[in-house]
Amino acid sequence: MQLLFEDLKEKLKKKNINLSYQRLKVLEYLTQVRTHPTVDQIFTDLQKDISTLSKTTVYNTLRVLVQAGLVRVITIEDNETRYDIDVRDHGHFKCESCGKIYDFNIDMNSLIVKDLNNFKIDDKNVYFKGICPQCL
Amino acid sequence: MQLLFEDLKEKLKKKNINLSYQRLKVLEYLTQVRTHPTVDQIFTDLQKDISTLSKTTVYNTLRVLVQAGLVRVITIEDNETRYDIDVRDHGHFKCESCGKIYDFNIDMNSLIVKDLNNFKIDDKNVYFKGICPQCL
DNA sequence: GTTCCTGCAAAAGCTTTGCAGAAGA
DNA sequence: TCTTCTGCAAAGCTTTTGCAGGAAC
Repeated sequence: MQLLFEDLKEKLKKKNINLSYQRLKVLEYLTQVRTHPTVDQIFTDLQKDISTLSKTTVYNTLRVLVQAGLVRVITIEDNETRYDIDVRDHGHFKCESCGKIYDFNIDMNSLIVKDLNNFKIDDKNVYFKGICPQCL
Repeated sequence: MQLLFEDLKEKLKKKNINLSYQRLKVLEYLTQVRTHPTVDQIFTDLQKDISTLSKTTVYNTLRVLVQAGLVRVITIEDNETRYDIDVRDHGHFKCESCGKIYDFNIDMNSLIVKDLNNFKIDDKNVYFKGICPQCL
């Protein structure tokens, strides 16, 4: 399964979310730039194309996309909120040297523990930190 | 293994960290109140005992304790940084209804995936969200 | 006396809110 | 026309910084 821009547009339509120019641009950006960008990175890059873009709109759009389940929030660091278009189960590793965030595969089902037997689990996040091979 | 206040004091001494009154109070608070409090909760509660306490000191103290490895930061939510005196490997579950954060046991070793073969992993966090049994 | 710690005030940074105008159905 | 979206400005919060006074050794 690939994350295609066209598929995501379809999902928005099904959820009765207007496909405004700004929203589509944010969505397109997230499908192309897979570096788990911050609001500021998204805003700065998109402003090159859309000179009238405001950061408020980026915030609004991301909130809509997150609520629609098309984007997930990454809070690996307490001073930077990042966004990921890939909502499938996977882990995130942040290199504390270069700051880059890597994705890694993980079997979330193997994580289920008896402590949470009667809990309704909606969201699973696995965050690792350390040094990446390039920085070692 | 228990997390005893006296043991933690010893650890601070070994790391040449001054055991000031404020620092000991923050440390003691974290060992007693195991609800993963925010800076504001720590400050508000401790201010009842120490009327001259400033939030800056709470921030300073937490930074010292985190750097010393006695406290871990929990960034399960992007708008609230929480602190946990238990630095052993375990997962955190946040109930999105009542806001309470639960600890759960997890075998971090079973998480190792081949994608991170050449990575130096220093920190592992597992965050789940959903609804707790009491709210269901 | 020297170093480190505390705490007030101010600054900085991120995110949300209010609102008026624009765009779209 | 009516609703929704955008974007500016302001407000709200959390966290950091500068600095002076105080405590500890």
